[in-house]
Amino acid sequence: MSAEEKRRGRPRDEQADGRILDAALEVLLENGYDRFSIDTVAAMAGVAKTTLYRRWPTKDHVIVAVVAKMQDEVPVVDTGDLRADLVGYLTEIAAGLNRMRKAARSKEASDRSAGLVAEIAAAAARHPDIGAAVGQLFARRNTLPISLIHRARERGDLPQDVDPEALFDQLAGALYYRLLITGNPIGPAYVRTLVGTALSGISPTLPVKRTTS
Amino acid sequence: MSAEEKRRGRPRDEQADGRILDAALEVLLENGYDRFSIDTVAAMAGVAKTTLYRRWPTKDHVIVAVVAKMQDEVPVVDTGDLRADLVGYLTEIAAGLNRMRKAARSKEASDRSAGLVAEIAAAAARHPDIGAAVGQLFARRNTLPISLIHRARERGDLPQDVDPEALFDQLAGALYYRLLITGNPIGPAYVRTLVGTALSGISPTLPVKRTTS
Amino acid sequence: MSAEEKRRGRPRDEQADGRILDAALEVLLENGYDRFSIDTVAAMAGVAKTTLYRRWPTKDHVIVAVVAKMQDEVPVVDTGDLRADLVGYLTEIAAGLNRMRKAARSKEASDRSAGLVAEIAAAAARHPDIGAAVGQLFARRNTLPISLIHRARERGDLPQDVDPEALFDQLAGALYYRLLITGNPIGPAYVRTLVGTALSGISPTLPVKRTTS
Amino acid sequence: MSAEEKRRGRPRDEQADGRILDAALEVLLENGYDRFSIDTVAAMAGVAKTTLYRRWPTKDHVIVAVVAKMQDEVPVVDTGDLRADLVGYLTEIAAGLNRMRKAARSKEASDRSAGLVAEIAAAAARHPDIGAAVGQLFARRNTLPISLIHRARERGDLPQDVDPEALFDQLAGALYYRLLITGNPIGPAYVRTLVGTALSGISPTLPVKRTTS
DNA sequence: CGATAAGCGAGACGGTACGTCCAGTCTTCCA
DNA sequence: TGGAAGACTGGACGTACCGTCTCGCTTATCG
Repeated sequence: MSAEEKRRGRPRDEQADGRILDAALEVLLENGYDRFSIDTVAAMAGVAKTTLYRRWPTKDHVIVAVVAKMQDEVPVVDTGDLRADLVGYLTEIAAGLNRMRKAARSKEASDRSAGLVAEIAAAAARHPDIGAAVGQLFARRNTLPISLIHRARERGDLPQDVDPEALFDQLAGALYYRLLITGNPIGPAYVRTLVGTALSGISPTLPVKRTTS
Repeated sequence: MSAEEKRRGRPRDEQADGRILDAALEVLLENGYDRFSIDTVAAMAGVAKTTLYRRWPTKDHVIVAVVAKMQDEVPVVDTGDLRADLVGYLTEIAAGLNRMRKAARSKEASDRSAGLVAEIAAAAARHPDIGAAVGQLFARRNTLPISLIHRARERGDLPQDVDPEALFDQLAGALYYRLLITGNPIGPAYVRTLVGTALSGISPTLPVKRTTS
Repeated sequence: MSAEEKRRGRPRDEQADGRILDAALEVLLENGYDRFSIDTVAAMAGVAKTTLYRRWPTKDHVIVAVVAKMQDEVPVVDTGDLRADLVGYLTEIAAGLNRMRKAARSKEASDRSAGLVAEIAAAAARHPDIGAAVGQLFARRNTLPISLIHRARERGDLPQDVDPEALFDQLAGALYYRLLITGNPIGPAYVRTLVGTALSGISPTLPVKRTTS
Repeated sequence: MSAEEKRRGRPRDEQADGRILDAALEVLLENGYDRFSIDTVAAMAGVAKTTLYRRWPTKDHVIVAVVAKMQDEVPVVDTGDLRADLVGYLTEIAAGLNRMRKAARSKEASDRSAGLVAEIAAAAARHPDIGAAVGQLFARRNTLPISLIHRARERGDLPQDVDPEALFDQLAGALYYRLLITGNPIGPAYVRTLVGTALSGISPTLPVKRTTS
């Protein structure tokens, strides 16, 4: 009845997981995705390759695990000012992405690239399970901001024909599009422009305006 | 005056380029990105590996070349109905992306993934020159639809505070975001919702509607 | 006390060595030194190239290993008749060398050449370790015949100012010189002449002669 | 009628031969046999590869040509003292060989090796024509010292059962044997021991001769 | 307490591709 | 016809990883 089956044999070294992921993260930050090899990670973690493969079936899985752990919670605040809240949230995201760029290749290509994200996407493409995991990861992550938009619409700050999820896709997507595809920078100015454009004419610029109307 | 430098030595076999890219495309469609090997391509093209490497320094470069060639022109029509035009354009893009999914891994992962696009992004991250090339490729490709938005704004169909490029990023980005990150489908319904949300309240739904009201 | 180190990790497949060297020998005899490729050998031995390279760091090392294994023991008999014993020993050596000629290139150049021996010498020149190994190999091989000469001198059959090692160098060297440099044949007649010249006036031709005088 | 056919078209650049061989020699001395590539030589000689191949059909042929040119004449003096004359001659040869060791690999292996000689031998084994050429080269080179021995025998300084050619093979062979096979050094001391052993008991040491006469 | 089971470190193994190197040949234009 | 330049075929090289395997050893629970 209990979900806890009695395990026989030597129990897994629980610390190993941590050491492996730590080492993997370090290698990732140091060497970038290429030059990231399982052998290196295992050696650096002081762990046998078998131990590593017992936990994650594939190099790709390890990477995704690292990134998932690295995913810091992005705080969502609901001040009632949708515009400001979105700018704040997206700014955090952009900062996170720009931080990841560093992981790509230390010096050379760090600027024009987002190696890790791309590799994650590629991994998601290669392995259905990773795809599902990544999908859920982002679904969870996006729940809060999407509900933020939901509430704004219910509040009447957005027209009814606005689809909250689609709106969020637009905002987040624009960032990723620039990161992965066009390589254009995603600085604070761009984030403001982006939100401004997305909410143009459908959301009050300032709470002041509301009182005016 | 002539930009033509005096060529010395045996000229390159210009047909080879074509044969190589054709072979590469075939391998890509057949086997997907993994299982895409330079040796195979060279053999299939009836070309020595050195010949291939004389033209493209890296497997990644070959792939990008293939995809660049594969990039069919997406037609942009300006009927004056921005909403309809954008829906049309994005539908084509979505179709193209869905077509690429097939290239990922034939059977296994074709559905949940956009391997090729992700790999291109990864390649762009790995090699600065590829990053630049991809960036330019998309910049060129996006010129027309962006200017479409520009004209709509000049026509007064869009508020002045709309940034055409940002608006385009939102639309295209949403598609790529779903393709690469969340894995959500990008069907015709989604495209309509997307454009509807993006233009909500800032663009007339149809010229007809205006006369009706 | 025990020379046996603790072995860790998966032990080497000891049979692999044999299979590799067998395959290598076969390729060598079949195709000669050129057209001897590591890939072929590995494939023929049913072994991954990495396995092969784990044991021998270089194509040259593999070849030397093959030849070393191929080195059949040349028997040395000490009948008390130095002249006859040397003729016998050198005849065996000459036969062995002539056998190796075959390994050079089957048809074309087999006759005029001792490809393999030359390649070994070249390999010894390229890699210091191979040089050392070959040196030791021959040192070991030559111990017996040299001590044969030693004993003859102690017996009084040779003057004291004869250096056994130098004498051996002369005899063996003459064979290799003809094989490698001048290309002159080394048949039984030559061997007799050679020993005759080397021992001329310093060693009794036949035990009969001694009784005569 | 005349053996001189009228040549048509552009005459060969006669200086090219020299420049090529000079460059080849330099590369050989600088880089050793490995790292000696036709492309390098051609580039260094300021000559097209075609030009080079019009003169020598093979890399091996070029090398042999270089060495043949490098072969300085070794003077043979006949003072009537065979022992001294042979020591002198062999000393020169040994010096030449030791000089060649340098050509092998600058620093690393120069000491323990005679790359060039071995490569020549290998080349002779690979190409029958090179074999013949090398054979003749050495035959010519060895004529004088062999006739030196001949004269000594006619003079009565050597027994009749000494084969001059075989005796020479012994002496020269010993040097090459050490150079190529055992790797033992061939210094002046060895040369004296060698000649002493070869002539032991069959040739007067010289002071003896004086008293006899 | 010994048997059984699993985890672990170490490292060999099969397999696959990579990108490089070089020999020799071929093609073009120029002298 | 020769030469310079350089592209081309063909073949091998040695390397790098991945993911699996095989040892001997350690650590747990079960009977």
